[in-house]
Amino acid sequence: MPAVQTPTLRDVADAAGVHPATASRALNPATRGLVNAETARRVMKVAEGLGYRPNPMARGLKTAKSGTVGLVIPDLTNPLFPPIVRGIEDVLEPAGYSGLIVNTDNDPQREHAQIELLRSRQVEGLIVATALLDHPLMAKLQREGVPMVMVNRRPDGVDIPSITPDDAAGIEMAVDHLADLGHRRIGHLSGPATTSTGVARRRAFRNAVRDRDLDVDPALVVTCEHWTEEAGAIALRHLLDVRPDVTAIVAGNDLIALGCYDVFAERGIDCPREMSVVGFNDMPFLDKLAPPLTTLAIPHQQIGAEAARMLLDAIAEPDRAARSVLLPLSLVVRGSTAPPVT
Amino acid sequence: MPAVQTPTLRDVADAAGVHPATASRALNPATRGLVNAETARRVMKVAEGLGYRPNPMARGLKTAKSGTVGLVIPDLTNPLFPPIVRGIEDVLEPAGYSGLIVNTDNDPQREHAQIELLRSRQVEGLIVATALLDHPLMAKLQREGVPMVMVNRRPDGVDIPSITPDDAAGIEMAVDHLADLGHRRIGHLSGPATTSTGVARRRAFRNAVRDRDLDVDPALVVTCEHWTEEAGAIALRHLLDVRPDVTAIVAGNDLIALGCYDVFAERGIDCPREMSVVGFNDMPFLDKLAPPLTTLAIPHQQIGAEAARMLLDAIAEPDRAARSVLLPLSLVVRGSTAPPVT
DNA sequence: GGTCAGGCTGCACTCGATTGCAGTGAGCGG
DNA sequence: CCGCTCACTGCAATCGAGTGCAGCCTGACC
Repeated sequence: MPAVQTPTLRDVADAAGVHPATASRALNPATRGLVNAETARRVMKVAEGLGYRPNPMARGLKTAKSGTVGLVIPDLTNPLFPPIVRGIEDVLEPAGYSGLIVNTDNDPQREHAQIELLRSRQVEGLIVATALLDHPLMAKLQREGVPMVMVNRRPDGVDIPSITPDDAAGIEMAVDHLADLGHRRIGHLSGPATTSTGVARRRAFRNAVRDRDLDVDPALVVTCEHWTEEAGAIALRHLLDVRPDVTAIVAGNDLIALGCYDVFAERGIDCPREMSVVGFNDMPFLDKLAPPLTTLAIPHQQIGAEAARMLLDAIAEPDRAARSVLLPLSLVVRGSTAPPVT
Repeated sequence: MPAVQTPTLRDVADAAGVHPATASRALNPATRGLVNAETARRVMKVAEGLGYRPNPMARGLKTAKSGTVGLVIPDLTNPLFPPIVRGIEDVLEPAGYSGLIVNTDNDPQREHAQIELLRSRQVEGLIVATALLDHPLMAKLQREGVPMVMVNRRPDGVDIPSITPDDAAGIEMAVDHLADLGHRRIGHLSGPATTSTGVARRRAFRNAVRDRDLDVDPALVVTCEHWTEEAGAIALRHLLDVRPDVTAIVAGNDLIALGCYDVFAERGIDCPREMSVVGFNDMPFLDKLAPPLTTLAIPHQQIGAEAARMLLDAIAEPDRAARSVLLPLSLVVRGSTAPPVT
């Protein structure tokens, strides 16, 4: 408990010799026009002098607005999310909002509980970065009119605005790059079939190899159980067993690509001489790997910022149509890709 | 705005046929003894049935408790912090608290503003991970009775509880490891002199080399301007200019060590054959570097969890004496350290 | 049967800010 | 000189929950 009681609106009013109601109006830019300009100035000066800060709870109680939004992410520890969160906060803060972060660990049970927790904290909207493909909870929240924006993953069917990287374009860039280097037998280690990104990237890969007349053997596409190094390693081992002649890999994301590195070490495969790899996400410090990983850079901070802006819009005008945005990404060519040995 | 108005205490009371006051008492475990057990049960059942959630704002308004604590960190994007935050949240959540994260970017101005923002949001306490050595603001908050815990950095002079890794012990482990390998001329690229960690680690390094009768030339210790790769690279270039005979480096943290890798590449130095490096922090994916970085692993999540526990204690009993905790860390030996060429 | 104690419950006010409505006074036109 | 308008300000209720106090009712005891 602070030694000095923080001043209340009543204190300001008393000190300025006006009624609390007048002080309230003077301090709120929206209602300031209702009070005499001179009075308003005086009140504001007094408030400044006393270091007055409106109590957000009292205000929220009356206005039914909390000035907070919920950020639902699988796990903050995943290096993917901090930049997104940062981008979100950077937009939220100047708007007078704060973000409440919860981690779901991709557990639907936990996700449900966490979202309940956020709602009980009266968040005004949700930015959701978890996204299993099938998502009845999202649909329900949507129906209840909770403003929502999804980032990074795109829900199927449900009409929720989302900000996602343009996965298809990214995969095309990766395939183009490898094809240009001369690769013909390119494998894809796709993300879990339960995630929208996993599915979207796999589809994009299939289209890309078809369009470029490369090897379209379905065996070249292996689905990982999870977005992890371990799952990536397992998938690659499987792929190598079936198609040992593959010369390049498009990994579903960077972690899966890292799993490939483990298999390379394990089997004595020389990357990039014998095998090229492209990752997806451009996690930090990939340039320090051996070899530095070629990958697709996603503008994470921009994604977060854009999502926050959209959510604020949705909160302000709940009835506006849902709009979704695809953000362009860029291929960062490093040392893990090279022409195939001929 | 949810289509279905969330039920209020009054709704529960009406549905249960009691006065709101009674309902309030029945729902609050602390006052439940005041109401008839049967009535209490009925009220609770009705509340459950309606899906009643107390409005935290109304409650907070009355009780002057927000159920939130502020997390002040320099930059969430720094891989050091997400695990700490995660550890904090994991403790806070079951206790019914939530964390409000702000990023200061190590800018005192911004830090001040952000802390003001947190206070205006009525946080009940602060977990502070920024820490320039000289910190009048902390002292002021301390005097005002704001419950506070510092993580990772330790304030000088001010009597604030803190949770920090045992930097001195860590540095000793690093120096021991290098000395055991046979190194005699070990350099230290220390963190900024304005940070408590920078200073503590440098002091520990000086003591360690002295105690082990290694080369104590002050020129072997170079201070970096920032905790960054660039600053690390600059410092190493400087060190190599002055003492080209150095065979091992203890870096102030992993980023500084990464800066060393850049210089190695630039000057064609073979690590670890010609030069060993030890980092500090064990950031993610260091094992994927070339060579994998030997470093000191800090139990970040534990630090966060411990800090959160301490803060909750401090909130519950504001008058308890400040207590500080040093957490042990462990040396992770990887490929960046080897015996010197003789 | 009367009295008193004690267990429950309800009343009413409070937290701090917002806001519809009423009232005051000045200024102006008729 | 009267009345009306308009700008401004004050009053009081409100948001939802918590809590001191008073009162009721029941049961026990004399």
